Amino acid sequence: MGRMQTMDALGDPVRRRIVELLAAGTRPAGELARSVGDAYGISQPAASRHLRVLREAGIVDSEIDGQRRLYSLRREAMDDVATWVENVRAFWDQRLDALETEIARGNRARRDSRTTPGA
Amino acid sequence: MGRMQTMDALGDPVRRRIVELLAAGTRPAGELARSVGDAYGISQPAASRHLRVLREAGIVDSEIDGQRRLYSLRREAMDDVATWVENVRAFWDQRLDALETEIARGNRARRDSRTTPGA
DNA sequence: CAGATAATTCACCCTTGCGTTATATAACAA
DNA sequence: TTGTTATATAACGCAAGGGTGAATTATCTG
Repeated sequence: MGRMQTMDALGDPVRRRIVELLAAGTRPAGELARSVGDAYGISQPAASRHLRVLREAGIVDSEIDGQRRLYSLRREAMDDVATWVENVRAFWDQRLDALETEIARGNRARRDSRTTPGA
Repeated sequence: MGRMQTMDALGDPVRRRIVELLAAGTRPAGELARSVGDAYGISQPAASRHLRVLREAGIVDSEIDGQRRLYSLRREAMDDVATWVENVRAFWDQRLDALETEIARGNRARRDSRTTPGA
């Protein structure tokens, strides 16, 4: 079901926070590091490492801009997650539908057996 | 942004597989353990541990049925993930919209400065 | 060139997470 | 009761992940 190193990488609150920040637009690494640094009490190198993981998972892109790195969200990454969830949901709903028809069938059967001079 | 121990727990391929299996309907622990055991080469206790994590994250429910445990997917868990993704996407799209109007504004300004006897 | 700034990488520590085997608990079957 | 099946828990080892400070690379500034 899809390319899921995406969800592997998103199984970390710091990285999810970075994604949330990037949802608002492209940001330099330093700003991201400060944000999550403040929020989670981690150092700048730690944040940089998280950025690397996100990069390698194809969740973000980075672009050089002078002496800084601009990070941006890759839309497709979010699509991956959405697709996975939608598939799970679809299966689940289909199961529920099947259950309903099953129940309906059961009701019909029960009704019939009552109406029919069987018992 | 929401209750996200959900995504923490889903940052593991075995657990995602279990969720996928449960999407098709309620299943006893043993069957799940066999499935992911075969697929990932892990033991029954290992699978049981994964089920525990999913349970504690509120992703699955378990119900006793004689000597077995029936596991089922909690729909709301999938909603959590979907909501998170949708929020990120919404922010992102909104940013794109803003960018577009910005570009439009820029074009207008450029056009005007050409038309206007300014330079 | 000599700083200063931005970011990454390195070397290392330490905790957490996942795996294993062995054991416990509980329900069913004989 | 004894045995078997289903599942969970315990105890423990090991690898991975995430954190840190120090060092490296690269760009900008005076």
